[in-house]
This record gives sequence, structure tokens and C-alpha cells, in this order.
Amino acid sequence: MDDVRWLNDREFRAWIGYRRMRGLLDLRIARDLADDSGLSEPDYDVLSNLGEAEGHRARLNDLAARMLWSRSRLSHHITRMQARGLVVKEDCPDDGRGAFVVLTEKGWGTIEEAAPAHVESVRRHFIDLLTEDEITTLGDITARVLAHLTNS
Amino acid sequence: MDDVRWLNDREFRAWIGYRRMRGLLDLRIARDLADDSGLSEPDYDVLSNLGEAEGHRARLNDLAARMLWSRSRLSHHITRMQARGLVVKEDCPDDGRGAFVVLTEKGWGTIEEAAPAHVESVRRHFIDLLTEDEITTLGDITARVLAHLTNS
DNA sequence: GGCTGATAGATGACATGTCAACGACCTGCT
DNA sequence: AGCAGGTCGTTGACATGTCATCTATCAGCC
Repeated sequence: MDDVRWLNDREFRAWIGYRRMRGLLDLRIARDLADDSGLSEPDYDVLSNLGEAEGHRARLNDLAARMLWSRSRLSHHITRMQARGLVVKEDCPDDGRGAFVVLTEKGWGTIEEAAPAHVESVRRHFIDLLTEDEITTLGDITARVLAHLTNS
Repeated sequence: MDDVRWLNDREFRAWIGYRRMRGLLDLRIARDLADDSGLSEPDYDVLSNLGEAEGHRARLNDLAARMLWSRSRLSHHITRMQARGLVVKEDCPDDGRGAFVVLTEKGWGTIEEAAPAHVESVRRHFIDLLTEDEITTLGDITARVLAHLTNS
């Protein structure tokens, strides 16, 4: 059964590096964000997506699709964010099953305040450590992997 | 306050790409692994690290340091893995505070069985999608970011 | 109208990981 | 010997996310 194509050294280095970097990088950026604004990364993503949405509102399902989240995950998360006053749910007049999530004043203010420090944190711990070529390559890699994962 | 260095298009593409890829890729590989072997990714990492350790055993603290995990995380996880019979804890004779984790027969068998399909999954969804140059670049990127995160 | 199947969202049980706090033990200094 | 401070591992409370399942509603078709 030794037709297994084990990873060679370079492949192993890239894969394990990715795994380890992911753990530390996300933890670090999540901590910066939480200390600075009280938001978690998922909170930030939701607020940021809603902030870009028409009227600061979106259907739950559309939002989940845009963020590549499961409906369940978004539903749980929106429930928690609503309890904190960052967003509100509203019934959808066109579709009795549906619901909108809407950014509140507080939610909008929170993301506006959080954004600069968050971007700074992302730069400091990640983006500014890479060359222009590496950034381009990383963009290519992630786009290709995402295309593979969403079409299969 | 507009001295904020927002991300430009290429930087944004790389950062958001990374975030999105991470979510889908890890979910996909975790599902493959769970379906195939009943292990989670953290389970696999622990077993795999123990498998490479001298005598299939390690001090909790050393293992945590090697894996870049918090002691708390490892402690919780080992407790759960012990309940499933994958590892055992043993007292450390040299240091009354310490403890060893040791791979069981079952744990060793499980990782041996799981590895080929896991590597195959990692190849299919990630490594085999990249060129050699991209793999090298990714290794460089992750090494640099990790060095930054662990020395600061 | 009334069925059938798909879709939107909510929910409960469970696994995971964080942080903060704790007890136990070791080490070095006095 | 005895104390002070650090280290090892554990624990409890909590946040997050998964999966499976459920209800309500919609859409197409008879």
C-alpha cells in the first residue's frame, strides 16, 4: 500500500507552516481586536459585510452565502450580536420565511471605530511582512483554492 | 485621523482570500478526516506529534510548546483523548508537578490508519493545486510570519 | 384548492478553545 | 529550615461553531 504520495520537505514545510501560522496569527489578531474594540473576528466580519451592504441590511441567507458561512452559524451569531445591540433582525415583507439583519447605530459606530486599529494589526502581523510578489502570489493561491473548494 | 494605511486592492485580495480560504479549507479537510477516521484535526496533530516523539511519549508542557498550543488547550484536549483511549497520562517521576502523555496501541493504530487518506485530502484540496514556486513562497511566508509572532 | 418538494431560519446537543484562577510543586535565597 | 516566586498542569465559566433536526413558508403542478 505504499502508493501513498507523502508530502516532500517543501510541501510539508508549506503545509505545517500554514497550520501553525493560522493558529498564531488568528489568535493574535483576534486578541488585538478584542482588546481594542470588544469585537471578535466573526463579529467584525459580520459588521463589515453589513456596512458595505445596501441600506446596511441583508437577508440572512444572502449574508451567509456572501461570507461563506453556514446558515446555522450565522443564525447563532446574529442572535448573540442582537443581544449585544450591534444588529437587529426584521421580518421580511416579501417572504414570510425570511428575515433581514440590520446594522444598528451602535453596530455602525463600533465597526467605524474598530476598523483603523484592526487594519493596523493585520498590517503589522501579516501584510507588511510580505513582499509585493508574495502578496500577489498569496492572492493567486487563495483564489485558486477557493475556486476548487466552491466548485466541488 | 486619516493617516490610516488602509489595504490596497492586492493586499485586500490576499488578506480576505486568506480568511475565506482558511474557513473553507479547514472545514473541508476536517470533514474528510472525521469521515475517514473519526479524528478531528487537533486529534490528528496530537497523535502525529506523539508518534514522532521518543518513546511515543512527551511531557504535556513540551508537547504544548512544540505544537504552539496553550497548556490549557492541551490539557483539555488530552483529557478528552484519554477518555477515548487514544492516549494515557502518566505521572512524571522526576517532577512532581509534571505528567507524560503516552500514545496507546489504539492511538498509534488510529494515526497509522488515518495518515494516508489525510495526506491525500491535503494534496487534493491544497498542495496539488499549487505550483512548486508557490509552495516555496508559501513556506517562506509562513516561516517569516511565525518568526514575527513568536519573537514579540 | 391542495400536494409535494425545496428553502429560510431557528434550535438543541455537543465539541472545541479562551481566559482567569487555582493547587501543587520546584528552585534559589536568606 | 523556611519563604518567595516561578512553573506545571487542571479546572470552571464562557464563546464559538458543527451537525442534525424542526417549523414555517414558498413554488410548481395537478
